[in-house]
Amino acid sequence: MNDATAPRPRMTKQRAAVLDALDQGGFRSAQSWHDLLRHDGSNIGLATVYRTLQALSESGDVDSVVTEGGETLYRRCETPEVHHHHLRCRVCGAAEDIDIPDLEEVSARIGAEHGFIELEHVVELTGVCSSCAAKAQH
Amino acid sequence: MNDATAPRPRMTKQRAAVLDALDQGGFRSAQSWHDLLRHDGSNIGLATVYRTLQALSESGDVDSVVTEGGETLYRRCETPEVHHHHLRCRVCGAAEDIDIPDLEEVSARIGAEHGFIELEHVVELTGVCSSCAAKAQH
DNA sequence: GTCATAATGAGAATCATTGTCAATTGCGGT
DNA sequence: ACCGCAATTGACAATGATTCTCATTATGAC
Repeated sequence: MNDATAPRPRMTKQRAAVLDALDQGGFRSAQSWHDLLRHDGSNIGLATVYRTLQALSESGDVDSVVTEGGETLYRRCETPEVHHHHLRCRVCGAAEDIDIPDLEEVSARIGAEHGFIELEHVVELTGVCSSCAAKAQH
Repeated sequence: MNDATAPRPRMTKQRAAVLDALDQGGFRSAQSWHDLLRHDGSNIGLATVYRTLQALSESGDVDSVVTEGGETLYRRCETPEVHHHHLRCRVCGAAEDIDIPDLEEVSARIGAEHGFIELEHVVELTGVCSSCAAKAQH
């Protein structure tokens, strides 16, 4: 590895657009960010969104998680202090921010017990929200 | 939920072969298990391996984890029926079963507070294991 | 043994992601 | 402000993992 060859990213309008879109926060797939950008009037290409998100991920500016379906989700890296989780409806996709008490310290303790350092965790709660549950009553 | 519709899987030679192969232990991708089975003289199809592993995963007989590359790995579960999580090393990929006390009930409570039903959760703990941390000391 | 039907295998189809490559465009040097 | 060239882009082909399709096979109940 050579970090001496510090790659200098050019500030293209596409890169700026991605950074701007990321400000909306939340985890989204590359394809989802791409859709968002197109809706905002950009004509950015899908491959460029992938490349940009990957670059940002490697430089530590965005977090990425892999879902059970094998899809990679990206989100702008927030400050550790405001780390929180999401409760998402599997039917309509609505998501709410939630707080899981003690999770941070519990994960740190578990990691320590197994000799792991630099612990990170991804938690995704999903369910069916009340309105979707009501609609399912046929 | 309805366990009244308990589907009883047929014990085909393919299913038996997969169960037998799983006895070797360790996390492997579906394709890798398939290779293993073919090397053992089986002419089992790839789709069957996928189907069988998924069925076993749903019945709780095998664990599955998704790698950063989006590949799903399967391993026979030592403690079937008990939902648990994994602590995985980001460097070498080694995974261990862990238990996160109260997580089930905490997630159920949070879901209830938001009016969500049929709660499910995905928890992924990652870190750097002790041996990989030692190697990083150059 | 018979039979209904779940399970299988071969390959096509799908989905997310990556690679290709000619055209475009930051941006350092002038 | 202007040049020039390498980094970047976009359209689309290619890839790799997984799922689907459907004709054929074989399990398990009777």
